[in-house]
Amino acid sequence: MIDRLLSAPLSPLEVSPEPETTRQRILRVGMACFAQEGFAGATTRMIASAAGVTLPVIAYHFGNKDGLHLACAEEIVEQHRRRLLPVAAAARCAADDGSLTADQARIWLEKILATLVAAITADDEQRLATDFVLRELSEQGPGYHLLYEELWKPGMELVAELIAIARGRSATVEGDRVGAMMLLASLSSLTRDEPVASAFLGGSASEEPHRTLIGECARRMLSGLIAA
Amino acid sequence: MIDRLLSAPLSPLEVSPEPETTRQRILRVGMACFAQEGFAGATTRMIASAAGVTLPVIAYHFGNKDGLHLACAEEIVEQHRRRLLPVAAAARCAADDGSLTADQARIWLEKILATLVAAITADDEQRLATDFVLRELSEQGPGYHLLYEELWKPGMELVAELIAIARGRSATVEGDRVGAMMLLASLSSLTRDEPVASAFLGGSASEEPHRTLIGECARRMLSGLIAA
DNA sequence: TAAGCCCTATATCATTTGATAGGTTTATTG
DNA sequence: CAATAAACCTATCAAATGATATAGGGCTTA
Repeated sequence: MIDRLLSAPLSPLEVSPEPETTRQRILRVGMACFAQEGFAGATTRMIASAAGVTLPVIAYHFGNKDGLHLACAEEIVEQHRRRLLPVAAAARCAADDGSLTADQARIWLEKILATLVAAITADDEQRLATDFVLRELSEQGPGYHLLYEELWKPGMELVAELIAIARGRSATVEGDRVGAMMLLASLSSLTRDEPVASAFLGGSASEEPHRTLIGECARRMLSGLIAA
Repeated sequence: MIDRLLSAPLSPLEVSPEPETTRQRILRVGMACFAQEGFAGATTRMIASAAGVTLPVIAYHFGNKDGLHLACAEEIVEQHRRRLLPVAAAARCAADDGSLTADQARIWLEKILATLVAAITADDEQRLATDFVLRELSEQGPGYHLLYEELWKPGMELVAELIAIARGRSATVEGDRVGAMMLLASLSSLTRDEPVASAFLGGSASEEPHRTLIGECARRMLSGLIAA
C-alpha cells in the first residue's frame, strides 16, 4: 500500500509542473503510515524509509513525531475541506436560513451521505486520509483536537440539524445527535475495518457491487431514522 | 479506569469464595490495557504494574506479550459466548429451521440489537471486552483470527440471514451482508470512539438518556433497512 | 569567488521495551 | 524431613525507537 503510494506520487487531478517536494512526500507517506499503524505503531524510521529520506529530515521539517502527526492532521483538514465543504456549506446555509422543509432536508442528507460514500470508496490517497481521521478519533493522538473541532464536530452537528428538520422539528434534540452519530458510524467501519469488510463481503468495499450497495443501505437507514 | 478495575476485582454476580488468581488478574488488567491502548500502545510493564506483579510473571503465565493478548481474546470469546450465545443460538435455530416468517425475523433482529445495546452500555468490564474486540478487528493483532472467526463472523452471518428473511428472501444476498455490517457498525463506534461520543453527546453513551435513544435509533435504522 | 542559507546525511545518544537468566519462597509429596 | 515443582522476584540484556550533534553539498547573492 505504502509502496503503491510511493510510486504514484501525484493525484491525476493535479498536473503539477514542479515535482513533489520532500516535505510533501513525507507528509503523504506519514499519513499512510499513521492511518495503517496508528500513532504508536508507526515509527519515524518506517516513515523516513518509505519516504526515501533519513531520520533527521523529518525533524528538520516537522520538529518531531508529534509535529509530523499534527501536520498530517492539518493537511487532511485542508483536503477534506476542499472536498466536503462545498456541499456542507450549502447545506448549512440552507439549514440556517430556516426555510428548509422536511423533504429538502432529507434530500440534503442523502446528498451528504452520497458524498461520504464516495469519500470512503475513493482512491487510495483519499481513503487513507479518511482512515487517518477515524483512527485518530479513537486514539486521541496529537492531531485529535484539530480533527474533532474542525472536521468531525461541525459535520456531525450539521447532520443532526438536518435530521431534526427532516423529522419536523425546528431545533435538534439529543436523539438527533445520537442518530447522526450512528448513521455516519455505519459508514466509517467499512474503511476502518477494511480487512474485516473485505473478508466478510468477499472483496474490497470500494469496488462494485459493494459501492452501490453501501449507498443503498445508507439511504435505507437514513429513511428509517427520519421516518415519522 | 484501570485503577477502578483493580479495586473492583470481582463482578457483583460471582460471589467467588476463592480470591482472584494472579493469572486472572493479569488477564483482566491486560484486557483493559489492550482495549484502551491497543496492542502496540500497551506495554508489558504497564500491564504488570497495574496487575501488581513483575515482568517475568507475565512470561511465566502466558509465554510472551503475544500469548497474553491471545489469552485475552480467548477469555473474551468465552465471556461473550456465555452472554450472547443464548439469544444467538435460539435465533440461528429458528433461522435454520426455515419456518421463520418475515415478522418473526424482524423480532429476532430487534432482540439481538437490544442485546448488543445492552452490551455496549453495560458495566466497565463488559465494555472493555467489547472495546478489545473492536480494536482488534481494526488492528489485526495476535487475537484477530480467533475473534473474527469465533465471534464476529458467525454473529454477522446470523444477522445477515435474519435480514434476508425479514426482507422476504430465503437466501442472503450481498446487500444483506452489507446491511448487517452497517447496522452493527452504527453501534460499535459509540464505544470505540467513546471520548468522541461523550464530548458530542455531553455525557457517556452508557448512561440515560443516551442508552434509550441508542436503542431507539438502532430500531429505526433496522426498520428502514428491512423496509419493502 | 566567497559568504550564507536551505536541505540532507552520518554517526551517535538516552530511553523504552520485550525478553530472560538465575535465585528465593511456598506448598506439595514421597 | 528431604525433594520437587510451582509461583514469583531482582537484575540484566539486546533490540528498537525518538531525538540530536555535527558536517557536507548545492544554491543564491553580493
